[in-house]
Amino acid sequence: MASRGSEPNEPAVVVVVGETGSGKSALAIELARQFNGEVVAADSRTVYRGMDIGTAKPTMEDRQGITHHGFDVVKPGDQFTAYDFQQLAERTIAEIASRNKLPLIVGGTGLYIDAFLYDYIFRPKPAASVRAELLNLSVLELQKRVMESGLQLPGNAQNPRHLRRLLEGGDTPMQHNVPRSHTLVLGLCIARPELKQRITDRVEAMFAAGLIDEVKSLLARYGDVEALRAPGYKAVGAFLKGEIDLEEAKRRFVRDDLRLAKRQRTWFRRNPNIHWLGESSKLEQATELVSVFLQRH
RNA sequence: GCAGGGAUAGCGAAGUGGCCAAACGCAUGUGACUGUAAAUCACACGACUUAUGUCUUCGGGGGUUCGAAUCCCUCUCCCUGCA
Repeated sequence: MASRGSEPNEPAVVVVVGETGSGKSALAIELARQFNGEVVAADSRTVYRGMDIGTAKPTMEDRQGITHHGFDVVKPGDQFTAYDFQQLAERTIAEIASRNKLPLIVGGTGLYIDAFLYDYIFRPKPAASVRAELLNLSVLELQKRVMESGLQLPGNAQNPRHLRRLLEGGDTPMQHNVPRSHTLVLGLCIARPELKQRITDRVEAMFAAGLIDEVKSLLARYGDVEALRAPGYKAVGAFLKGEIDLEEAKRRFVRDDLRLAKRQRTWFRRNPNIHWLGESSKLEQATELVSVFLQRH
């Protein structure tokens, strides 16, 4: 197990977090250019191959020659978890640092970020057969199992995922509030009306870039998999099935992205270790913060 | 013009004398979340609020009643059949 915090030779890492559409990727690329860095995406959807347009994965042109990690790691339908991300991040950061470059972790998947930042200790992975069995139980049955096992119902006793996890792993995990040392965490947040505008424009651009074809081929190839349960993919899927028209699909995409942004905001807001960038000249603020940070590490 | 149906909170839609500040769905808001997390789930949602608290609502106005979103009269608007 990787020890943290007290490790003297841990590489310095810059982390950029924020809600979808807040401009994380662009900021990270710019910082990577200025500080000789490489980007590690902490994003539960861009890990999938072929999910490009709908996840707003930066194109080769967008990347401006900056090396990106964490994209296209598995194919839709494969399982990729927070634990997998944690391992990948750890390994990749060491590699980047060994090349004397600055690792920049960028993403909106709060669980991934925290797994890295707070060195989450995950419970032992259960056998596949156990997981498969639990998958078929209703919430009521899951609750019954939990109580029969002498466990306490979780705060969200109606959430099948939390119930399953409890049954798979046993005790509640330990809390970690001490972040990894040598780490600077930058947060991006924009006013809601502006975010709505940006997301609306982005959705429009995605359709123009061929989102429908992308979804069509992904569905044909992988079927209705978990990975495709994301705002744009779900909406376009419904459109392709003829359930809704194009306008409705766009509307839902925007709506679900905004809801996602809200959840991301809620997640990150409780993190006291984030340096939130103010309204204007975000790049300048970020540059300044990173410069100071690097001088000390 | 005659006959009939309808107007309910942001929208849709229940409710046909007291248990109604008013079901339910959508939209929205807030939050939880250590192994699929762009997921999953909880709560709030007339106003004021600490409230099992007060106040103002069910198109407008006027009645009946101890009590009305619910009954009666009337006005306004909408839909349908006949003219």
